Amino acid sequence: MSNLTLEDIARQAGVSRSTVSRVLNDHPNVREEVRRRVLDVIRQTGYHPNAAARTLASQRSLMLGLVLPRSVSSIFSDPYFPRLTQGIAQACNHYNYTLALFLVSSAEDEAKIYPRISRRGLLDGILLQSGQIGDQLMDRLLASNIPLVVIGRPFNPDGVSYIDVDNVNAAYNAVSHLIRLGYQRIATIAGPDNSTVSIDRKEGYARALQERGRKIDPSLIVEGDFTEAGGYYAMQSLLPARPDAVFAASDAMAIGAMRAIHEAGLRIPEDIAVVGFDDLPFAATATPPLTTIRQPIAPLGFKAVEILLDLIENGAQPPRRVIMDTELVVRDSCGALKRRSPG
Amino acid sequence: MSNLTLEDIARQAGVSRSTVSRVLNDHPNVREEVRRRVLDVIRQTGYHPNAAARTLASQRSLMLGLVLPRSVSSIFSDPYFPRLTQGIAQACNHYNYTLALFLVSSAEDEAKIYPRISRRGLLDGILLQSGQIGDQLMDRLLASNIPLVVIGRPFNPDGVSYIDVDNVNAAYNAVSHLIRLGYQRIATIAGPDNSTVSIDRKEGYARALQERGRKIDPSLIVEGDFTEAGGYYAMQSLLPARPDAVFAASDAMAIGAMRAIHEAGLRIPEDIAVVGFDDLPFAATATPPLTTIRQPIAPLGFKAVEILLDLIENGAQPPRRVIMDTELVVRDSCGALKRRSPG
DNA sequence: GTGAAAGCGCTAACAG
DNA sequence: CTGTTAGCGCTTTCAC
Repeated sequence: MSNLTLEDIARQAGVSRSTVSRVLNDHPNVREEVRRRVLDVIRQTGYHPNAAARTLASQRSLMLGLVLPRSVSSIFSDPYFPRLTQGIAQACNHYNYTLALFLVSSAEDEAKIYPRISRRGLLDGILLQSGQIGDQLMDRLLASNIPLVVIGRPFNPDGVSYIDVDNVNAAYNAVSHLIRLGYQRIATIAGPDNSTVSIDRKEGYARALQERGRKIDPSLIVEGDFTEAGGYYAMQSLLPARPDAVFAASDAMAIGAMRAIHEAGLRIPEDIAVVGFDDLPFAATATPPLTTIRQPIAPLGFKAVEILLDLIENGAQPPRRVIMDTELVVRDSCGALKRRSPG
Repeated sequence: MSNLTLEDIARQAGVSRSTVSRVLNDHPNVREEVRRRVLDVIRQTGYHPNAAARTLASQRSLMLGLVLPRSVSSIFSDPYFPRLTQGIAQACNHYNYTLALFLVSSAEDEAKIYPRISRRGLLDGILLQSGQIGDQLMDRLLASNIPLVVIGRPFNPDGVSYIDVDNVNAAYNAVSHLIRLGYQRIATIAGPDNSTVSIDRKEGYARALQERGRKIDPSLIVEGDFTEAGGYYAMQSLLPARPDAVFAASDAMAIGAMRAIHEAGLRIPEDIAVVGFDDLPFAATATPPLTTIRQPIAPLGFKAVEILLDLIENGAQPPRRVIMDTELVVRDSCGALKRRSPG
């Protein structure tokens, strides 16, 4: 591998450093013949410019940071994180940025990470997966003035640019679908109350019921932790209330709920209909196949990068907000394919 | 956020740049009182050294790259990637390195990525997920002399440092377990033949049979693509050969196989026993719970980083090799908990 | 134990 | 269109 510098290339091509730099950065004002000569030398020598030197001189690192806090890195069992990362990585490739990944999996990490990511000369901007209430890191990052895009609605969104899925509407649509199918006692297995995702999905549930003049029955609302096991126990505690349908705030919980329903000797959807949220791969092959909400996770990651680049180029004011639509995927577990009823 | 430089800190602390630098880098030869004074100024001002300048001057970026090629990034449906990444990220945090992530999801990406990662001044070393036959990127990286650790046994391991799970032994143990349980017609759903993982697992299967004096029956060997659907179709094509047990080279394929078995009206494990590979979260809650091989994926990622750091510190020769052990997790699908038979 | 000075390799005015 | 000249902010000899 070469340890060549701009200087070497310049000498070999018989031009000055500046000219080589111009060629490298696609600046105009270089005679075509000279440009070609320089490119030839670069190709022959296998020269690559030094990233650190470039960053230092230009004050741009062409690097973005993705910060995933503990709450997320523990949800490794669901493909949300990989999908999101994939979308983000694709966008980085597309726009010629490098992606730095920060997984905050312990309190110790958290202390170490802030100084690292706030170091100047390392990152041009940061993507932060949030949605947790009382996110200290977000506040510090915001205060540090580094371009920041939060993924997931922050609890306090003042002045922060963020992107999120329309969770309220998604849940609203799922529950409305169940109402249209004629279910009378529609329960929900919500997520933990300390995340905006859970709050929003629960609100969509409530809104759908209220708009149809239904009362919210607290005995039909139970909290899970987004896991299969959580859904299983939540469903068990829900059974005495005799729901005829249940909207789970995640597919994992929906699958757990289905397990509990089957174990209780009940049928899906005849006795209890189930709707999930996420459209994980196994939703389609569950027994019965799960009706659920599909989120555009990778596109969301891609878009997050585009917002961040916009912030970097054009300043952080005003804050940008993007809310992405979801899609209801109807399969067997909601009973739509078996029964009909008045809308 | 501060735009302070070393110079500023030096002035405020009444010392020279060099001294501040020494404090920052924990060098000896600084009077305790001075050190404290400097640290105070740093704390009060919220100063963070500029990463690019540091890298340029010291020729170390304290950054590692993780490259995941297409073949892997498409396997996003299984938690291998997140777990591996988690282990790697933890090690990076632990050793105060930053992790750069490169997802190569298209041929276009591949072309763009090599110049980027081989740029000097960006990465101190690279982790490459491989195991694909004919990995061009690996050869180029190897030739570029940048410290490199390959994750997964490379097809041609000459001169390359790598870390892998002991796939041969793992498969050997799984199949030996089935043999001990008395099964006579043990089939396997192997992975695609272009990866060393598949080759190794298939070899473990064959070795276990041969050591017990059994013949390898080609009609009991079928190839899948590591996905649920692949396992489903593979199992269907296996049924006419009337196996009484099947070893699937991944849990996803095992689940697909179970679906095919159930659809054929057969029972697990009474009619056909099933053993998987991976111990994914859903293995434990499958019906019946899946006997499988658990791999230490996060620890493997962690260890990979340690090897890479060793390479960076002490040179790449001789190549380091680490093979990690796996564990057979016995559940219901193999029948061990129901039937007994002579070992 | 501390400071002065020389770079690390590049970009970006500014001349010409 | 091209070359000259300053830095970017830090580390690291080398003196003292």
